Amino acid sequence: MTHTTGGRPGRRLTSYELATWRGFIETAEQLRTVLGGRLREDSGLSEGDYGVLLALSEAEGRRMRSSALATHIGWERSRLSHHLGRMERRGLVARRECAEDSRGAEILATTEGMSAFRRATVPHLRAVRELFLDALTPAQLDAVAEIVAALRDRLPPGP
Amino acid sequence: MTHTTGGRPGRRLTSYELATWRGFIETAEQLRTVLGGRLREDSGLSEGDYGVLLALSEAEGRRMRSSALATHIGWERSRLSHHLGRMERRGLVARRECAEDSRGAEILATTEGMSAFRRATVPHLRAVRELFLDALTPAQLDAVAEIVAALRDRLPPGP
DNA sequence: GCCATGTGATTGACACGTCAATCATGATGA
DNA sequence: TCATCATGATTGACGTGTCAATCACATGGC
Repeated sequence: MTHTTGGRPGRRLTSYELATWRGFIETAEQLRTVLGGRLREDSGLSEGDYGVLLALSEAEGRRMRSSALATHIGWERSRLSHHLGRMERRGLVARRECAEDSRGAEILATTEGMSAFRRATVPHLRAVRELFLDALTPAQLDAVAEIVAALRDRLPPGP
Repeated sequence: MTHTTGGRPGRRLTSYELATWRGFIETAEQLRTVLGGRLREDSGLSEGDYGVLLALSEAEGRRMRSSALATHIGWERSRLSHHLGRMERRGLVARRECAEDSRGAEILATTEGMSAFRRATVPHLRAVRELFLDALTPAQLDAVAEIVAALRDRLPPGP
């Protein structure tokens, strides 16, 4: 069942290797797109919105320092800042000055933001089950976990 | 080694399932980002540019109908149109009117475009080997191929 | 106290992607 | 022929993401 001819470090890629790579990256991208579309239909939230609101919903008092939020969801700060601007315009989050450090900002989810998040979460998790978990056998799911761990080891540390 | 408790259709996601899902989607995203950054450094091309030039480089006479190109690389037409506009401005491709159908456009890679593509290709494939293929055992690579096939079966057909 | 330096966060410019609308041309049928 | 509809492609508006620059405030050394 193994199509590779063993380790081939530094060699030209076989078409099998190339196709597997492309398949991996394209399938992940398509999954993101489809899930994102459903999320949008169900709740009007984007994947980014969902991630931000998820983090805030799990935080003490539904509020978090902007930098902590960025670290928590693994985003660059400028990305978060732009995104929060858009979410604020839509009334999903609010910014407050930070008491301890006047440079800082506290982000908090609005009632409307939490409501949209709750509306999103069940269908979103259902879609993850349907398109990802249900497509895989338990052994394949374990394989995904292993593979992800192996790939992460080679990846340079995040921002 | 199996962490799931067997098929759990319709149930709430376990934290293992959720973490595996998140790991999958985030790792793929990070791989794209890192590969994209290297590509940019090595050649000044984005991943999109690379895909377009790859398709053109393999086409008869380095030219292709816009719609054929879109289908070939799996992009929506408007996306391709915008992207070609940016590439044309940078001198990487050129648009010509199509002889057989005056509605159509022929896209062709310029000398400069092909030169950038050649500059990009070796380091790009090397990076794919380094960050993806070399990180996985042959059995894991086969597992990726299987998993990708299983996921694709559940995915709605493309644009 | 004051300045240099670091840190939290925002901004502007620009590339990328999607959606809906548009436009021109080809094909079809009364 | 001409009205209609389909098709190839582009456009505009807008959300998203990155990079480099900026701004305000904190902090530590003198």
